[in-house]
Amino acid sequence: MKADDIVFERKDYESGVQTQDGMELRVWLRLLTCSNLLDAEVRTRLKQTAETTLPRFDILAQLERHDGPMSMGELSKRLMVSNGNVTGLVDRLAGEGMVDRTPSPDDRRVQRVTLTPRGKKSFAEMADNHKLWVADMMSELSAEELTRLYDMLARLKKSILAAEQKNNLEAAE
Amino acid sequence: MKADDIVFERKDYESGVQTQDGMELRVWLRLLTCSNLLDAEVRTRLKQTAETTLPRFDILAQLERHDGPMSMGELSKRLMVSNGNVTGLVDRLAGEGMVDRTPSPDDRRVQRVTLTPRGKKSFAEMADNHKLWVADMMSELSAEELTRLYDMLARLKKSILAAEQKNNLEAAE
DNA sequence: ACGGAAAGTTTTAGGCTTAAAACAATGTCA
DNA sequence: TGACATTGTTTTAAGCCTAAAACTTTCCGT
Repeated sequence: MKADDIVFERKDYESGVQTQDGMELRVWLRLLTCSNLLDAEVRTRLKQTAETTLPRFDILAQLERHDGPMSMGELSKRLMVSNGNVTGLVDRLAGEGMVDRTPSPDDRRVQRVTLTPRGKKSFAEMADNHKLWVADMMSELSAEELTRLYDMLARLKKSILAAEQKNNLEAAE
Repeated sequence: MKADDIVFERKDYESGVQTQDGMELRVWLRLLTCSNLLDAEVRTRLKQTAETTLPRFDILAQLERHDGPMSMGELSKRLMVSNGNVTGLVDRLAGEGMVDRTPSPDDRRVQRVTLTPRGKKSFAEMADNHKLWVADMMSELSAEELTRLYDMLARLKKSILAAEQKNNLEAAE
């Protein structure tokens, strides 16, 4: 499902496509390629410009959007990752001085996580850059093309969710 | 950049989109959502039906396609992952009896990795299923829609690669 | 033939991820 | 009030991933 005879510089899942493979498989592989290219580029630039990672950026983004402190559980739910995952990420961000984590006075089980001024400032820069990077990587597409792609992806998303739904029902029988 | 006020069952990066966000960002997030949904579903089913993981499946796929044994380095190049990564994956696959790994008689540095009969059989089943799953998740899209999506993704891929190219040149100055 | 460069692989250190177990604090109900 | 369930979090064990160091073997020029 991946590279074949040629050595590539970056992930390109399409190189292993066989002529008899169905269109669905081709679409999947091309989608995967695009997604990985974008993802890898964002990660690379985040590392180069801000010495940080995408998961940490996501935590900061969530805190920035939220008014007031968030608990570990809230972060976990909003980012849709496990609790243990959030623990580690917040540990590192706290170590870098990007966030504060203090036990809540109301309920000693919960941790109140907040952006520090430094975290706020750092995030603002990253977010601006991030928007530019993404726009840059799509700069060859016209507004009309972007819209068309957006719409097709909506169709795909709907189809995937419908298939999941269907399979979950079947599995529940 | 991710979930906002609602609790979701699965990753849906689009929920945090702001009205002032650009179209590029929206496309990126929707692409990410689709890619993650597909990816997660394939991983889940692979785990349920074959007790295995996507990276291991990828190794088997590569061995299946290749005629004769492959070295660790070849696998690493074709899958575009690090050498150390391949070491671990092949370790586990060998432990499961899916592959054989023996030092090459010609060059004692290189390891010759081959599919065992069991690995071959196991992979064939997985590959068949895999194709069905992907087709199932795209079953709501017509052939014409799939083609349109495929073409738009080609445009996007080209744009991303051009942007990378441009930035690499700038960075080299 | 010998010594250093090159090639193939593994190891190491570190980060991200999950599921499940463990722990701590709170809530509830008889 | 005292047991027990619930809730919020951390820890643990395991897999995946990378970059860089270490190791082994081979290659090559003198």
